[in-house]
Amino acid sequence: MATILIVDDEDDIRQILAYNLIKEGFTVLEASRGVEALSLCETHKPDLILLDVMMPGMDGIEVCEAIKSNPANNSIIICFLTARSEDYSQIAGLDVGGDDYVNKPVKPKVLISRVHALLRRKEEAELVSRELNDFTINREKYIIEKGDLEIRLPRKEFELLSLLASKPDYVFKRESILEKVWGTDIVVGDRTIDVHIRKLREKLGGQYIQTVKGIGYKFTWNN
Amino acid sequence: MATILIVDDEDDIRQILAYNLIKEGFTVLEASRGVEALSLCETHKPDLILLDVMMPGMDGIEVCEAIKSNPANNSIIICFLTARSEDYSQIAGLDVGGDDYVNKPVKPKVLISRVHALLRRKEEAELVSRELNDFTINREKYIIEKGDLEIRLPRKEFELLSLLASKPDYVFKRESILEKVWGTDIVVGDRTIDVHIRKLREKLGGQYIQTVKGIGYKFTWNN
DNA sequence: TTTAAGATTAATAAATCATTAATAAAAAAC
DNA sequence: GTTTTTTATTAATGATTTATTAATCTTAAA
Repeated sequence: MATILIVDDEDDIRQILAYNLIKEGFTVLEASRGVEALSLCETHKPDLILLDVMMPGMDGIEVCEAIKSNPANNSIIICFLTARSEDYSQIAGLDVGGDDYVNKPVKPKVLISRVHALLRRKEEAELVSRELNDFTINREKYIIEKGDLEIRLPRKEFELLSLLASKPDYVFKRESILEKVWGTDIVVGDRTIDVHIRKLREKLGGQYIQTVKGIGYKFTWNN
Repeated sequence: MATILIVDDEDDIRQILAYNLIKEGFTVLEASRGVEALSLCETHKPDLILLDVMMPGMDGIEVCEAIKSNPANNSIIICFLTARSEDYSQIAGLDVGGDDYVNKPVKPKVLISRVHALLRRKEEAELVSRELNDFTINREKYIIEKGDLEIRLPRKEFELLSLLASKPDYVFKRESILEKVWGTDIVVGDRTIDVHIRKLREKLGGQYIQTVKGIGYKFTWNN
């Protein structure tokens, strides 16, 4: 079962969270300070951190940055805890490498399901990258590695595939694709997308890219 | 604009809350008793309930449980009003399906912003996916998830189902359906709706969509 | 400057979706 | 119980969206 680190300066909040997570079968670590969190993080490698944003001393955002600065901690999920009164602007935390946030006070049920969802997402992501039959997208080399094969894609095709594959199963609207791959100022016809999609399908084989008529396209690993 | 139900046994508190919410443009309902609240809830389907915890007769917690026991009320937000910030009542309230709480006396500005935040959060969540009893409408993936099954729907069918499911048990008039799914300017015959309804029933199975003759259709789980 | 790969478009084909029309069934009204 | 109104159903038609192909335009490299 997963290990979860709770970081909050308020004892009772930590206790409530810990109680519910332990009841659910998780292993729980607790820290009341940022520095404490950092050291626990290095020694215990938790799977997920529930991280309060407003704390005396090092705040949550800083802790997150510190953790994420070590590439070894890349796979640790960070979920911010924010007080409801705080504005959404506070959630710059997600820009800093956080994966999600929940508002305090949080219902136990919500917390549990959120934690499960995050861990599941992590698991899926790891599964996908490990899958041998499928391919990996190498953003640095601009190529697709499929088994021993290296498929070299032209820039637009590569970017299109990158976009779609960045959120598997998520449907990208045509406008959104145009905006993100071509940019807002450049105007190209709708057929342009189709043609690139076609070429990708040709090169990748299989049913990776699915069309959702009237909306756009999505990338999927299934099938 | 949203409808808000205020439940409190003290007349003056209800009045103050109502005054401020009405000034803000909300539609306001009032109840001084738990049972009264329950019946108003069934008849008017408010978007949000401000629910006093300490009331003679049925207390807030019980009212909340009663309301949430009907899955059709799943999407109603419940915000508890507590006399003091007593920890136990806070946790108990949220455990029971409440979404938030405010301490009395509450400043109008705080109340208003809290209400807006809660409604916004609800809206955002619903924009992405709506979880119903045994299936989820996932707007990101543009699919209906029913157990392990994924049902793909054409656009109009998807929008129609989304609309109906947005207010379970609420009867949508045919004109209203036309307006919201097809738009005001587009004119289609009445049979068009029937055909789409038929296709949805075919694909969903069960008795999810019921016709209310002479009026329109509603989405429901019962039966 | 030439050339080739890539990007875009245009035109047509194919597929899917939406709508209608006609008839049947059901419910409500008389 | 018959008539009228409303909804269901089905199949056919119409419209829209996407796929495909080939041709043209760009761009960057040789």
